[in-house]
Amino acid sequence: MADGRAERGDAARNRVAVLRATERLLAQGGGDHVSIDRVAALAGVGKGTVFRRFGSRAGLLQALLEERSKDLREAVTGGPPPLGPGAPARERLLAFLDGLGSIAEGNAILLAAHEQACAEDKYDDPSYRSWHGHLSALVAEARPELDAGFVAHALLAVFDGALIRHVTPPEDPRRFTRSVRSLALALLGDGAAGNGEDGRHLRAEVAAHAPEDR
Amino acid sequence: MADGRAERGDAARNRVAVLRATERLLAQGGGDHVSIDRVAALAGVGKGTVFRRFGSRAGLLQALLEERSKDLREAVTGGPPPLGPGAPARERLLAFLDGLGSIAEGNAILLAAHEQACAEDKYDDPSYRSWHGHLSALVAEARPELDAGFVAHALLAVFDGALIRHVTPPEDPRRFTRSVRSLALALLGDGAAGNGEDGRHLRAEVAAHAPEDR
DNA sequence: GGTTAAGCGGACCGTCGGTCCGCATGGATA
DNA sequence: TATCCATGCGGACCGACGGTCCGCTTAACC
Repeated sequence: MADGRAERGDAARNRVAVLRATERLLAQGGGDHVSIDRVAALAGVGKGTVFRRFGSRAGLLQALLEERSKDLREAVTGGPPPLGPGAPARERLLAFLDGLGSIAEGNAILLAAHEQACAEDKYDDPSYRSWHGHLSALVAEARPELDAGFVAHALLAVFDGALIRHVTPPEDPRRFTRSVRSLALALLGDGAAGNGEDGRHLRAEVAAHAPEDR
Repeated sequence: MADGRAERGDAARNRVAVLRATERLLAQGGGDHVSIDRVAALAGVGKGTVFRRFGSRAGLLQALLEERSKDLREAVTGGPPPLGPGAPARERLLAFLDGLGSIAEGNAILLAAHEQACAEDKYDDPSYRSWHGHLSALVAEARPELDAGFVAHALLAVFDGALIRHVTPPEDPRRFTRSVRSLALALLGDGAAGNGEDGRHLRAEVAAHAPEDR
C-alpha cells in the first residue's frame, strides 16, 4: 500500500488466486502438502508469479496468516475494550490471548507450516514482533516485577501449530485456548476478571494497575 | 541395547564417526549446513550407512541430542537430589530446568535443527515425551491446582533453539536459563521470602482438565 | 576355510524452493 | 484509437535435498 504505483489488475487477481489456492491445499492436506509448484498449478499461475508476489514460501504463508489475523490486529490497536485500549492491562492481556487462541485453533496447520518455513527468522518476522511488543507491554504493566520480554516470548511459544494439534482433542476444539488462559492466570497471579461466570473472588495482592494503557 | 544381536565392529565405528562428523558440521555452520550428504562425506562413509544407522535426518539429530542429554537423564532418574528423587518437587523442578537450560544453551543450533527436522512429530519423540512426563509429574505435585500437562508443554515450549539464540546476548550466555528459572518461579508462585513457607493461597478454581494429551 | 547374515556405499530418484529471461499485456498518454 | 513500456507473467531450468535400492564386502561364528 502507498506504493508509488498502484497494483496492476492482473497482479491483484493473481494474488487472491494464489492465496485461495494455498488455503485449499492447506485444508485438504498437511502443511508439507503445500508446495509452491502445487499452489501455482492450482491457482492457474506460473511459479515465478508466486515468488514475484510473495518472495518465498515463508512469505506466502505469512501473508495468509496475516490475512487471518487482520481483524485481531485492528481490534487490538484501535478497537473497543477489552481488546483495544482502555481496559486494564490484565484484562486486555487475557482478551488478546483469547483472540490469538481462536485464530491459532482454527489455523494450526497453517501455523505449523509457517513455523517450518520461517525456521530461524521467526523471531524477526514483523508479525511476531508486533504480537510480542503488544504482549510484553501488557505484561510489563500488569506485573512489573516480571521479565516482560521473556514472559511474552514464553506465552507466544505456546502458540505452536504442532503443539496445538497435539493437545486438541477432536471433541473439544477450544481446549487449547482455555489452557492458555489458565496458564496466563497462573502467571499473572489469578486475581479476578476471569470470564464473567465466576468472577466472585477478587484478590488484590499484587496491585493491579489502574486502567491506563500504552 | 538388549538387541538380539550385538552390533558389529565396523557398524559401531561408523556410528561414532557419523556422530562426530555431525557435530563438527553443526559447529562450523548453521543447522541447515548439516545435510546427510555432507555428514556422510565428512565421516568417510556412504550415505546409505547413515540412513541404516539413524533412519532419517531427524533420527540422526535426535541421537546426537540424546547423547548430549544422557547425563541429565540419568541424574534425573537415579541421581542424588535435588535433580534425582528425594528432594521436594519444587526444588527438583527448578534443578531440572536449570539442567535442561544448560544443555539447551550449549546446543541451541542442534536444537533448532532438530525441531526443523522433526516438524510435526516433535511431540511424539520419545525424548520429548520423557521430559514432558517428568516435568508434568513435578508440576502436578508442586501445584496440584494447575493443568500440569499443559504447563509442562508450556515450559518446554520455551526451549526452542531459535528463541534461545534470539534472547541470548553474546556477553551473557547464561541469561536464558536465568529467565527460565524466573518464569518457573512466577508460575509456581515464588516462595521468595521463606522457603517452605509460601504466602500464597491455594485456590481451587477448577483448572483440572483431564491429564491426558492426545 | 567356509558360510551367511549384517553391513556397506554411492548411483539413483522424485521433489523441493528459488532463479532467470524472453514474451505478453495492462493501462497511462497523446 | 494507436503507441509505448514498465510491470508482470510463466515455465524451463538449477542445485541441493532426503530417502531408497541393490550388488558387493566383510565381520563373526562354525
